[in-house]
Amino acid sequence: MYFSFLLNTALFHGIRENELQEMLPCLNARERKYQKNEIVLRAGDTVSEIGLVESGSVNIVVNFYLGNSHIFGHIGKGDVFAQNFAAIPGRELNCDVVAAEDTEVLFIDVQRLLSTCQNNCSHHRRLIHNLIRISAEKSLSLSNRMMHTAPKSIRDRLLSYLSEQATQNRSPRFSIPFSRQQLADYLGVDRSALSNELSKMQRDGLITYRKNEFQLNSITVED
Amino acid sequence: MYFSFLLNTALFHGIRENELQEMLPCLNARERKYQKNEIVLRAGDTVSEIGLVESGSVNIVVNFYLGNSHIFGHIGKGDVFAQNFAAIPGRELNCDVVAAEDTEVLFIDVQRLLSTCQNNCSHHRRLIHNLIRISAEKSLSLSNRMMHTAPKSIRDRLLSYLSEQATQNRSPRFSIPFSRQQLADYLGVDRSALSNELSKMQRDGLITYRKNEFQLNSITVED
DNA sequence: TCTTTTATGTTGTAGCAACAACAAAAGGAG
DNA sequence: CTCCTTTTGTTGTTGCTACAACATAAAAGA
Repeated sequence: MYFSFLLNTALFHGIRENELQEMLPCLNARERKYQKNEIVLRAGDTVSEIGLVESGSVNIVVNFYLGNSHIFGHIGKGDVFAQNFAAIPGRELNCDVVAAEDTEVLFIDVQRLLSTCQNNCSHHRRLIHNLIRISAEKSLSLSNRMMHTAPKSIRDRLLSYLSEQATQNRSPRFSIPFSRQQLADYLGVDRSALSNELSKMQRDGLITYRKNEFQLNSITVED
Repeated sequence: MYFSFLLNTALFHGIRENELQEMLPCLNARERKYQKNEIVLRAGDTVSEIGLVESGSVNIVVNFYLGNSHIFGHIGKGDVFAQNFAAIPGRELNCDVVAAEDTEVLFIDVQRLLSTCQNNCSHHRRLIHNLIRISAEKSLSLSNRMMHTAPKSIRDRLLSYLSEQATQNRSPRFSIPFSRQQLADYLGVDRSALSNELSKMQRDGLITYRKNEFQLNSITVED
């Protein structure tokens, strides 16, 4: 186990090293290694542990009716997965979790995490706080993406996304953390069609952009 | 306050009446009435309380760049809202919450809810459990909807949704809880186009349906 | 019962997005 | 610097969807 690494994850944020050492056994924490493409969790499984990626990364893969599958999410180092399923005893996963590369996962028993231990320890409370915050943030980024994919046209999706970025940056000028392909995937549209639409929008004077630097023009972003 | 009603909500599930009575002041619970169309929470606000709808209902409304707005969600009696924002201190709402009808809301301080009180009471733990479970369930239904709206064609969205229903019911025959219009909204497509596609799919032998009773045909739903 | 309203199905059209195929630009490696 | 790879932009074409307008069916009210 990489104590110093764990201390910097969102889940263990604010915990001290000596606390962590006594917590891990109390949480029934166990570690497991997976090779690339190995299945970590399978659709239909029920889980009682959340997974924390210690090294490598995993993909969330949904399987469609006809053998088709689709990478629905990517969980990187330090991030957690399966927390929603673990929080609902008996709930079956509707997707696979697959190691995207050689990966080490730390599994933590949720019931242990949620039950404050005998000595009502403050770091336990901290852990619960952290988990709730992580869940809330994940949930909000899901909502955000849903908002941006709700419009039917590429232009409206882009405007929805770019407006949000402007609002977050409190400025009509900002840079985005996505490549064109990633942005297209995020908005659920074709990459070339996206590039095309960006060009048109610039021609129409709506936006100005160069690489990943964007500026919203005619639209006033009030605070 | 309607104690007997509150005891049956997901948030207070498993709490006893006498416990509830002593908890509410401890949670800084406050009640407020809203008239239809009155704004409960405004985009840009930060909140430290979650809202529980005691009567009536509220809409989650997102505002687009050009005065356009869109009802993004509906929170009915007994359900909670704003829990994700309340869980992240300082996080600004990106949507309005508007009373869809005359509505009473109970606001509950999240920090109070998360901090176990002096007398490490078991019902407090229960409350935290409940909140986490509610959040997890909301998050999962969001994910589900995202999965169903990911395919580009109406047919594939329908197949994604109907397969999930079949899996959930552990049977290729099931009934759905949506009207055509609601299903179209849920899948983010036009209602008439949806009806049309359903007809075609029945003609193609993929499904059989009558009103809200559906049956998946050629696709074997293994368990 | 008949009437009115609401829900659902049908059809045609116009527009937009996916797709494919390619061009151009930008990095990276040697 | 040159070659190679990756990223981004451009341009048709095809097909699907939104939209409108209407038909039919079901439900609700009088």
